Amino acid sequence: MADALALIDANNFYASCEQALEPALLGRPVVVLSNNDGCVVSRSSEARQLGIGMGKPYFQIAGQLARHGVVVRSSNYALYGDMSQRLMSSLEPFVAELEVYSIDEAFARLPRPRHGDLHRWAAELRSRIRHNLGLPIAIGLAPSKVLAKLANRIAKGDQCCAGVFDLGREADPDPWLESTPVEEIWGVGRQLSRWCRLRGIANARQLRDMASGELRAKAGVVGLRLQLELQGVSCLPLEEGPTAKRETCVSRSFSRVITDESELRQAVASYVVRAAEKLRRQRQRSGRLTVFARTSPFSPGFYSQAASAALPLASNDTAVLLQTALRLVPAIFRPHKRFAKAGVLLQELQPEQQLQHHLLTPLPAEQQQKREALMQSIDQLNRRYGAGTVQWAVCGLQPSWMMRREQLSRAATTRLSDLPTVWAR
DNA sequence: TCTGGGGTCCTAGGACCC
DNA sequence: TCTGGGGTCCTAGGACCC
Repeated sequence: MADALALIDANNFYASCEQALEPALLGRPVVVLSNNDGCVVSRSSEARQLGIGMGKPYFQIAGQLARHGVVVRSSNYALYGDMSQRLMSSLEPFVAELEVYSIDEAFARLPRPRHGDLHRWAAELRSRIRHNLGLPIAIGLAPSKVLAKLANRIAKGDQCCAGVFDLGREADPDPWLESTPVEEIWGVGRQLSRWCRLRGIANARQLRDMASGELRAKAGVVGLRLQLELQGVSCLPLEEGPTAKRETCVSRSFSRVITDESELRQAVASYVVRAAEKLRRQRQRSGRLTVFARTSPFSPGFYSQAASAALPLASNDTAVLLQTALRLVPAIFRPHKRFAKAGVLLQELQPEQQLQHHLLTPLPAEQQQKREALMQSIDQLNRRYGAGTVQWAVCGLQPSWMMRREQLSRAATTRLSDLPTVWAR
């Protein structure tokens, strides 16, 4: 029998992590906020039932949350990242191939047993993850990725499914496809769903059966692949192992507006430092660097500007990248503009070991090695003693525009001093 | 007053060439 | 003054994802 594709994900991942860490929150409405405590990015099912919308700005609903006694947390990426790694490594022994798709979900390939039924496998996996990590997961099974996503959605929504739904075992999948609104299909965004609705295509079954020529004219080969996947023809491959990134970006909104060029320089410098660390961890160098800044899109007179420069020699040396980036700052800064966000993009990434040396001015090998050793030492110190142990002076000390995280939970799984205490009697 | 961050893929169209 | 056809490469921006 053919293999099955599974989409396995954690329910309300960030909120569930907070509950796993602090069991007293179980059964209570919990929301997690984005950076700067900006918007709601995760809700426990209790919070969802109260009608708290996803993506809602916190300042607009703070009163409503307080009235309902909702527990509010700032996002704690150290915690979620670590829980994610534990989740993924727990899945591995259960499947033949695993593609980690995002922080809280993975596609997997597994052989179907002779009798075809995977419910026992799924039930065991769910109880193992619940027991070891305290996380609830849902599992969708189907012959293609798009259908596995769709099955996963049914597994979560339908009370009868107990977190597992196998579309591959349904004699007639059509009613399930018909109950899936076109907007809910993975790969259908705002534009495409509006176009579909205008043509009377309201659900997944209708999209699957529509004239493919028409779809191709609108959505190109992406649309055709989507349609084939809905027909159960797998054309999106499972991608194992992290594929090399093509670009890396670090950007943040400020906790308050910036109007001063020196502060914008500090912000850009801090993001470059972070981006360079990422690059070294990925064992890559960058050949082009872009810096950008913008005012708030919610205020009149929106302004957004980017500037980019090629590096003479691809690099992941923080000092080299800082020099290039800071030279670009005057090109994006404008006096009297109220900057709300800035960022840096590292592009034209290439593997570290394939360094193309400059023909005319090669850096002496000895000097090159010294620089690399320096970067390594800085990274090690910051990993061991915590981020910011070794800093770059251009970033400023304790700048006041830095992220706001007023309701942060502890780094209970990644920092010794934050370990939870258990009292035994 | 306060509205997230980090990615990928694809296409259209301009620049340039013979 | 007339000014085709076909190709490549690059970039910006759209669309989508979690």
